[in-house]
Amino acid sequence: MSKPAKPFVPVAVLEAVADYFKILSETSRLQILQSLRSGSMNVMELCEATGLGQANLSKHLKVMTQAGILTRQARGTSAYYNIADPLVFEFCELACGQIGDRLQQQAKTFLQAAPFPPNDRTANKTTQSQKTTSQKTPSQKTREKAPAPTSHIRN
Amino acid sequence: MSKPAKPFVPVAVLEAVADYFKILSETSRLQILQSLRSGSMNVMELCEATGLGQANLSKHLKVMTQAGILTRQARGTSAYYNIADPLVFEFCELACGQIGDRLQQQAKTFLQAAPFPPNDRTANKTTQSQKTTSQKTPSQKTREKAPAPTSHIRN
DNA sequence: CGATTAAATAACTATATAGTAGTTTAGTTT
DNA sequence: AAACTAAACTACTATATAGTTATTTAATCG
Repeated sequence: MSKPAKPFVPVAVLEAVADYFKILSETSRLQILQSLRSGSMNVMELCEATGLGQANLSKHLKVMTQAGILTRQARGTSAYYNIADPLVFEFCELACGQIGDRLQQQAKTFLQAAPFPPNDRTANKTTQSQKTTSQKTPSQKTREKAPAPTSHIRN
Repeated sequence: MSKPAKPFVPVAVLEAVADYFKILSETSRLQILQSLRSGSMNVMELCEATGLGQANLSKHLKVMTQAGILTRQARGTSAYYNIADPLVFEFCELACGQIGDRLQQQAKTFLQAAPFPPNDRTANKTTQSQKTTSQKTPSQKTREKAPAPTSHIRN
């Protein structure tokens, strides 16, 4: 393999970006962020909210604080953590939207490929869940309201 | 540790979001995305552009394709890959901006904590890099134009 | 100062995965 | 059909790190 062509952006920058996303690529950390969304919490409170162990929490909190995503404030024997980088919620919201869109597309693909005609399947489902005698209109409404994953920024 | 409080968002959703960020949390993958930004490329071309090995590339490309971020099109013996999810560039741009802001803040912290007065240090640096006789105006300009990492979406 | 509690840290294990070398598969040409 | 090349896949290693147990540190109170 020859040397890479001149990169558009220094690899060091890409590394920093990758590091940023790495921090967000853990469910536990997203749970922490979700819990802190509504306001400052200490470690014990975060333990209860997330179900994570204290030592594990401390570890994650340290990483996130050093990365500048959280701030820490010691008060007595407690340490309170707060969101320092609200951009993370925007990231999660965008990602949720994208994943939802993709699931919708996949659902559509499966419905079209199903051995039953889409209308038969959809109507069957709609009739059960909505208990309406109308088969055409509800089936269209159900399609439009296909559930995208709700963003975790909403309490 | 007691059971977690009712989460705001199902853990399954957070897991999907974490998976999405995990894909972006690798420098190699960001290099691939950067290369594909300007248009479709086959694997050999991506090898040259990124300096990554062919087998490694294939692996990453498969993951990203299955995740819906890339599309693959076989043409003859070649496989061409294309960006399917342009949102990734928005993510990277936002992350770059955030990292840049943070670096600026850190720089400011260091400059204020330095044993030398900030103006003396900045003026010294500016004189060397810009070779102007003016010491006040350039120093302020340099401050305002402190380099944020450029986003990799710009060619 | 000793006791208590919250939080951080150290040491360890299990798991995931990037990267590599080797091999197989797929498509094309002669 | 054989030869060639691009790309995918397999098997392996090295590395990073989440999660856990145990311990230490920090703050407070009696």
